[in-house]
Amino acid sequence: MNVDDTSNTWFQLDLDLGLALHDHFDDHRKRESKKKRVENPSKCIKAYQMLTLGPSKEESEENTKIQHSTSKTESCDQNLPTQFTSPSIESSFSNSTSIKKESGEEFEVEIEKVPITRIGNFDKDCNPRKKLRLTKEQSEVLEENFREHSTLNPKQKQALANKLNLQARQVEVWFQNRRARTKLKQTESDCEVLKKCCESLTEENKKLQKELQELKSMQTVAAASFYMKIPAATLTICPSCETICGGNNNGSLPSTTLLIGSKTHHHFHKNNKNDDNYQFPHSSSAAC
DNA sequence: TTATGTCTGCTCATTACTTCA
DNA sequence: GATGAAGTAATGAGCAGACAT
Repeated sequence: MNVDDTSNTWFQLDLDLGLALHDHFDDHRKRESKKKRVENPSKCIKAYQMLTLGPSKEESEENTKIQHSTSKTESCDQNLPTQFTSPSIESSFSNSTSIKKESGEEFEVEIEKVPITRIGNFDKDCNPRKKLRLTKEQSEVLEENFREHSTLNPKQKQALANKLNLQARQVEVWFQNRRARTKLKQTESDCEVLKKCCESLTEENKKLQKELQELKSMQTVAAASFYMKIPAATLTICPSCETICGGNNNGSLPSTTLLIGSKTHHHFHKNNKNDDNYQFPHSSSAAC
């Protein structure tokens, strides 16, 4: 089988899949996959998933032994989109026995025989996909790019994909996931800060409450000692605020002022119950 | 100018798989 | 070897902006 035959095989595979290998994974993906699902649900979903995936580590290691072992594989690469030249994709296909065979004829025939659901990451029981694991080098380059800019324009995406032998879609997904992880970490860190802030405010609130309590008790003591000098008969309890009210009621002193907390509490004592011009500070007419 | 449909790229929630303790 | 947790690649739904008609 020559190079042209191989490319035809791939081309046919592409047509057989009924998918646009370049576009399908990128921006058309949702609409296309929806259309495909409607047209041919099981086939398209499985084909879509298969084509985005690579092998597990074990599979990679195992398949490394046979990668590039034939010129046929290399000739395929020349006719494939960049992403299909990646080791992962290669090894996905090398899961099939056909790749292991030296004969070009066998290669071609076997490839065409491989059921779509078995290419790559679906086993004979049509078990779900396997997941590609990016290499350390790929991750480092992606991280490096992410540090420079957390989003990519299409050109950057494609360039990076080419550089890393990945599909543009994979680069896009990596950036999406990376942004999500960054945001999650930021949220967690914000949450931690808020938590500490809340704790310190609670602590401060406790202190202030305690201080207030102390001030109140001090005030009561001070007031009591003050009223000790006043004949007990002149002391009353304000029914409204329930504090001790003192002073004479002969009108010479307009009121007694008590400090409660930081507020000034004025007690105006009515000189004459018949004095209608007098305004009670408290709503209760019985006040002081 | 406005209304409508399509494309594109994003976020978000979730699933599925891998790795590690 | 089995198992659960954590990490992460991948998927699908939905949204919004740009653009064409």
